[in-house]
Amino acid sequence: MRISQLSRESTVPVATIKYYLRERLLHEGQLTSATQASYDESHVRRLRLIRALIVGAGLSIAVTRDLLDGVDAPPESGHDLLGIAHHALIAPTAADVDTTAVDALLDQWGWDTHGCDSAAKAAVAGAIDGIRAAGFELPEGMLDTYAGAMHTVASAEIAGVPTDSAEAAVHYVVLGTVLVEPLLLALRRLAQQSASRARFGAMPL
Amino acid sequence: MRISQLSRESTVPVATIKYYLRERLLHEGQLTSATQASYDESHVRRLRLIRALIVGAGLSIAVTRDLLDGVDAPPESGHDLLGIAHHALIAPTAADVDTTAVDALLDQWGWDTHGCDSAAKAAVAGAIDGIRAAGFELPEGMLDTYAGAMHTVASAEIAGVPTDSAEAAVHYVVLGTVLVEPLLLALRRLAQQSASRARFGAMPL
DNA sequence: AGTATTGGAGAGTTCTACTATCTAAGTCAA
DNA sequence: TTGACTTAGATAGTAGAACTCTCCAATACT
Repeated sequence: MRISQLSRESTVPVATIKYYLRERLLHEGQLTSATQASYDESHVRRLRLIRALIVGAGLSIAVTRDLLDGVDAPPESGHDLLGIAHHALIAPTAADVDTTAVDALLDQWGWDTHGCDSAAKAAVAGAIDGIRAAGFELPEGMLDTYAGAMHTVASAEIAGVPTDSAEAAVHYVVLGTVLVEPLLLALRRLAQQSASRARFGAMPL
Repeated sequence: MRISQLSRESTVPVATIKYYLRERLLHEGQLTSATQASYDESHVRRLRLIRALIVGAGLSIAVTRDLLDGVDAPPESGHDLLGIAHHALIAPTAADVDTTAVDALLDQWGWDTHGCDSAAKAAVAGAIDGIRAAGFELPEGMLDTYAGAMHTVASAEIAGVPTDSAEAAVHYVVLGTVLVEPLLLALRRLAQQSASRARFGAMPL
């Protein structure tokens, strides 16, 4: 199919498709002449994925490219699946964040400290710092509640990683990490509303 | 104190403070003359909060203003606390999203369907749609796992709402909702790394 | 008296994610 | 074969967001 039909099938404007081609988010079509290229189903799928990442998950073009590069690249070792997603996603935090407090928390929760890279720990430390800097105090034990809930989530997710093919595993881990984030936050808000009604009664319409 | 010292104490440039004043994120100082105003501790605290919301939680100026307006306003009814945070946070989704599937899920989970506004339901429906549109399939039962974890989180949060003063309650709910989001996501990633190491062994450094 | 700072307003900058225009080279229907 | 339409590829332009800079008259310190 030609670019105009690709645009129709994906509901992405032609100019935007060209932009994604330039930005190397979308692989080029098969050139059939100097001014003609043909695109196929793989381009439609890819465009849907790109839009889900940019519009749905709110990623930038640059982060999206990093992520897609990771999904496309043949995973050499197979065990740094998460690295692909996490390195692209975790904001480049200044490494000067003190993560010893986080290490202590991980110990306390029984998490594998050595299995976690420092950037991820710095992200947690930064999030806690941000909360404190805002003048907000987490209630006693709340951090443990959060950790427990996220442990439950992550365990189920990792348990579900397909092992039949490396491609499937990367696809599952990388996309699952980022695409599910909006869902989790939306579910939390919904659960808050439900719990709030249970405790306080009436709720806004 | 004058604006230059406020800038020093908050590490926010003078020009940016002036910008926040123009955007009504920060309340004005007490004018002592035509070209002099004095700022106090409340301005320092407020600036820290603003930065936490914008830099930490990644909110836009407009959303931050809505949120702060909500925190500042005297809560008239006391029971639509969440509305203040959620209406500002939940992206204005096109109301054409079909939420009947979400209603069914809420029933299944035993959540109070009537205590949840349709925008929040639409956000969940939209998140699920986005995942599906990306060509990603949630493993069997994973949605229930997510719901359960978020129910645990939300219940603990709502249980901790202070009831001594309406101001404290609004502060807790509105800021807790948004400031904790980065923490939850960071914890999930850390938990994924820990669980991944437990299942697959080695991990990236 | 003279240097520095401030409030306030407006203009300018940078970045991101598109969107539009243009040209030469095709394609296709009559 | 003619003429309208489409396309690839390059370049330039746009809109919005979040600052950042410049200016000026009016103080404030020294």
